[in-house]
Amino acid sequence: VRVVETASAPAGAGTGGSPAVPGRRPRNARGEGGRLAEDIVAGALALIDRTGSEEAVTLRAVAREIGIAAPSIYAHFPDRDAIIMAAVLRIFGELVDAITTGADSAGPDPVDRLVAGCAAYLRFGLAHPARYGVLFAERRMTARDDDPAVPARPDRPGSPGPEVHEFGAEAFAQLVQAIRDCAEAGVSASTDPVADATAVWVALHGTVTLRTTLPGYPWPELGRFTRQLVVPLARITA
Amino acid sequence: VRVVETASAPAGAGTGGSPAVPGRRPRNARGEGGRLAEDIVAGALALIDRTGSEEAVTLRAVAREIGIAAPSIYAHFPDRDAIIMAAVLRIFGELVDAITTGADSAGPDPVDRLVAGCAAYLRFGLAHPARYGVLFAERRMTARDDDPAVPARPDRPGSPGPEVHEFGAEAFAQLVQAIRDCAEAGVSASTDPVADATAVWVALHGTVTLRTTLPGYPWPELGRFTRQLVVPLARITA
DNA sequence: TGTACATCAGTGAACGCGCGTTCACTGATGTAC
DNA sequence: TGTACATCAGTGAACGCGCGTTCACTGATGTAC
Repeated sequence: VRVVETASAPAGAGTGGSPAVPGRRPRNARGEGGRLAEDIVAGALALIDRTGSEEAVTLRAVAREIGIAAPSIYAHFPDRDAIIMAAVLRIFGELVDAITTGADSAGPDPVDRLVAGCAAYLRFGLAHPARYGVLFAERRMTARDDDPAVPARPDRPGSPGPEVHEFGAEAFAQLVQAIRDCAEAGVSASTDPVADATAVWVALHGTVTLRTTLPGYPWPELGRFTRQLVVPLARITA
Repeated sequence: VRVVETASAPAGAGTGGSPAVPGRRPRNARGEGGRLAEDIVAGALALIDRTGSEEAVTLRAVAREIGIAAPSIYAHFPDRDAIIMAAVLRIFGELVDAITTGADSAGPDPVDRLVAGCAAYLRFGLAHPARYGVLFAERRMTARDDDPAVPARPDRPGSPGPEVHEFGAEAFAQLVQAIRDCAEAGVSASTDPVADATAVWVALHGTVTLRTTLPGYPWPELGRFTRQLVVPLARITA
């Protein structure tokens, strides 16, 4: 199969507005140029989902995906990393929502809420392994700056932006609070909810990443496994 | 800094044998051509360590690294993936050795041995984050084969080779046995060492990957954290 | 009501790069006769 | 003891590719006068 440079069948082609050339996205009306920014992020997410890694999110691939010319991206994002960051923020929002929804779907019992939130975390990670992987992909490693084998990053340091930390902190704070609620209700022996939340978090993160990497391993049923991790690590006593 | 195609200062240049052209590796004696294969893997590992990801392991980068011409690699490895696989096997061997050495450095007490083995696992992962990351990097995701955005893999399926599974199984079996030893000594309430070993493993894996990804987080001291994870998950009672 | 103009939302061609891979080759070293 | 030859251990140039990025541009749409 030969892959041609121009998009052959972008998502959403044909819906709304009879594009002059098939496969080309109709241009936005004046003043609505910002919509393309959303489409670019959506295209990046689609590529991440389909290919399983953020490597595939190249400017040209995104442009093909949504039916525009590659240089059109520069009007909305300064470079590839900015697209990835926008995608990461969107995914973090989805994860936080999933956890909140999961916890709220449980009753008032604090242990149920804690376990439900953790189960929601795992379900999100396992349902969207590629998106989850991008969240915690090392943005660029701790390498010596003078190493010619490491392409220089002109402005951005190795760490994710502050917004990402905010989102991560929000999700983590939910977990800490859930453990604290258990302790205050007398059903957890935790005396250091932050430390115990850290332990729970690494276990959840390890579960998502290992299950994704080794799908052939005979993993136990998710609900049971969630309890197996969370109950002891959160020092649940009841 | 301009990067020129020819190697400028490969590791090991100048040691042993006055190469005609500086930066060029002296050729192996007849019958010892296999030594280049080892050098290629060593070069790949050096690139992984320096750059933090296996992405940097391109045929040309490896060739530059060890001072040979890129096509020379084909005499020893059919393609890039074969080099990565050889590196993965080597790293797995190092990890298994580290765990064994760690456990053996503890006394005869089964809990001490279990914790020491787990601590050795964490120490290895944190001391060599890039190598550890390559071990568990998704070799290529579960993506639809007909997706043009996913480059086709002609022969190899998405999963790692059988040798990798063997090594992983060996390391995992060590962990299962350590928990079983604790149970038989009456210091663990585990009735399903495999399930509990799985729980411990995901926690260890999550610790290595999260600590690597988020080095700025105030992680607790390693020894204490190891016990915090392993003792409850392995159902240690004593 | 015209019309010149500014702005918006992009396009298409081209550049230089590193990449995997191929091809024909080179030069040293061992071996058969 | 020679010498022709096979083999080994590579090299150097070239290909086509996708990539990020630049440049000058196009054509529709709103706005000032």
